[in-house]
Amino acid sequence: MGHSQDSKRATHEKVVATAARRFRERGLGGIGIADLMKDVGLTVGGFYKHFASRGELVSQAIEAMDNGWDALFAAAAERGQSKPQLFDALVDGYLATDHRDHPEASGCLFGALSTEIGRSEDEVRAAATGKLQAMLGKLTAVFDDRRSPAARAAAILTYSALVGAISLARATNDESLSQEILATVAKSLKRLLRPEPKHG
Amino acid sequence: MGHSQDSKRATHEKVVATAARRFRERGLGGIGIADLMKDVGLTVGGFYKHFASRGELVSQAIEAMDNGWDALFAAAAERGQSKPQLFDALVDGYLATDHRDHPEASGCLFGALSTEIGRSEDEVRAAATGKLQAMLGKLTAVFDDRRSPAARAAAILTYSALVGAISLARATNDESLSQEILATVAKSLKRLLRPEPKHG
DNA sequence: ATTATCTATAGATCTATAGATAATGC
DNA sequence: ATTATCTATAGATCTATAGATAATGC
Repeated sequence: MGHSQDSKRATHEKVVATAARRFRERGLGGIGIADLMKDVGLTVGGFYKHFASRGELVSQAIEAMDNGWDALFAAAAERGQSKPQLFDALVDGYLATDHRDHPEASGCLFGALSTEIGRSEDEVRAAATGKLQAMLGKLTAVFDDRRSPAARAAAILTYSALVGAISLARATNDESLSQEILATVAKSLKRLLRPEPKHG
Repeated sequence: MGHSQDSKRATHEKVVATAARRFRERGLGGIGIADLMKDVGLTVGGFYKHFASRGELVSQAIEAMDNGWDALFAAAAERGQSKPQLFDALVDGYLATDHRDHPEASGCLFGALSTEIGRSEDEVRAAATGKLQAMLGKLTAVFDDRRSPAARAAAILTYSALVGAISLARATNDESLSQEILATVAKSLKRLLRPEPKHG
């Protein structure tokens, strides 16, 4: 039994990370506190030394959800990819069958949880707002370094279409319809919204 | 206490209609069977004479959810509206603040429930698939009577963007961001995807 | 002395069923 | 006789807390 400040911090992070996985996999109400602590290798009693309430855990888990875009941005920077190439990578990665089937593994929090977040308490929606603004900011930069209104609009439409498409692709049990949605939205976004290569 | 076949049918429909409202308002797990029956004016014990399980109720409630598009199509036909006008009415109606704030009142089932449906049992996702195909079919006809591949693609992109936009607009607690999403996606869809008026 | 974690449980759910009651419908 | 609805409850959750235990950290 570890009880140090360091081990407490490690426990806290492990609980949040496990919750971030499980919530995306099963929904915000899909795992109870006892089962979650068990997954981490602990028991239920210690939970409230870490969180004032279940809602606080949900908020922190949302803040900890990484949709994998940072990795794509970093890879693009490293490889010297152009904006259009990065845009394609973002769209294709988001609308991949692998992302559809594994929301828990660095899957987008809105694709996995948007409708439940919409009905959650203010604290949770505030955490989601931070993530949403961050994601729109990154995406806006893909369209235009100067972040013009047109770039912002393109980012908002792109992100809405991505979130809607993966949500619908998961909501149907018809595999061919699901694939049609993913492929069609990827192709259409690339045709209509792919940014122009830089001049010079 | 009514016990006739007719009154049973009326009860059944009332339970399904009430569930369709409550599920969109509070989520698929947001109301229990006892509370639902109470809302209808009955008690919990009769529920299982109507449904084999809770899941069966969820499926039937999804089938009963009407997103109000039929009314818009009928109004367009009556008023002799053109395809572009109907498209604008569909987009603006969907992305209206009123729709965002009242999912229970003829609100779109995917905008309200998509991420929860995606984690539901097959029976529920099958019911959702029927609604999705029907909606895509209607929307495709707005782009092209002959239902070309391009029209189908436009319908899928439009619907994905609508569902994503309203889901995100509800997920944030930042009113100005929420309004920005609704207005931006409406404007962008109309600019990029509004169908051409018929020639002749 | 403090506290991170443990075991155990109170109290509030929720789904589903059992058995009683009172109406329908042959 | 059948059955739609009722009251009541079994059994399985789930959140949160109480009190014990064993480690940290002054």
